[in-house]
Amino acid sequence: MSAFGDFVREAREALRQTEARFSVRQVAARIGVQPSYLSKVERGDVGPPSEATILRLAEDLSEDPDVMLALAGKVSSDLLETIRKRPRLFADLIRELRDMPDRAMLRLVREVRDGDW
Amino acid sequence: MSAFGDFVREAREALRQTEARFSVRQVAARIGVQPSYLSKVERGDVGPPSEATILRLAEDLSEDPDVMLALAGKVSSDLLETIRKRPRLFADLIRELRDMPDRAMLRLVREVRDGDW
DNA sequence: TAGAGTGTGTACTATATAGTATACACTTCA
DNA sequence: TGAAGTGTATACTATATAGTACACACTCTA
Repeated sequence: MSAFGDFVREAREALRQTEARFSVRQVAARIGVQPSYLSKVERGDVGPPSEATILRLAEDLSEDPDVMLALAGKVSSDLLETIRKRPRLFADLIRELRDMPDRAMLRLVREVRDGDW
Repeated sequence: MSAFGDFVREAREALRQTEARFSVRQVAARIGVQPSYLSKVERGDVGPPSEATILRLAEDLSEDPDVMLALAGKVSSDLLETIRKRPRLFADLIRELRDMPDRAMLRLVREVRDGDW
């Protein structure tokens, strides 16, 4: 039971219902890996791919890259870089937000985006 | 020129001025690594240690663990876990805050901590 | 002046990561 | 009925990570 593998398989199979180009082989060819490897990834036979491969896969399947990275146990490297530039501020903020309900976070995100911060 | 190594060396040497227990050998013994390894880390001869080792080192040198992890190109795994639980919300928020000046972020952190979010 | 403590050079290693390459059995369809 | 396409099993690999183990030369100091 691999959360990432299951997600990929379901997303791909769903697309495959209407478009033949979403076979294991064709997706693998487009994202630049061997079909046997993608097959193993989907069945959780091996760990999730690298960030770069996940991003190509997300693009091909029209899925959210941050969500797919999260399912793979990773966090986008551009976010990591942002955090690393101001570690204390971001560490404090993220720990503060850890137990905050979704709706409050959503409000915060909107306020930051719209407000005159 | 290793940012992490230089930081460790300077912090340790500073402490060593007044306390003999901050030699390479004694610090290495306390944090559970070989002295030759700590020496190489300080001179940037090898990459930075693992998160667990960095945390023990930060503790021993009384330095901020998040800052030391950042210098090592890492982000604390507890923050990663928090982000991975709500990838879209945190990804949006962090990207929104990327170019925000320090003082604004500081204000935001305080407001989140004190306010009725 | 011997012994304890100092930093460091050299050689090696176990485990994880992120895959490749090839071959196989099965299905579809022209 | 044979060619093309499908998913998958098996075996292998290159590179990075995160160190260990040991020996060496130097410096204090009792």
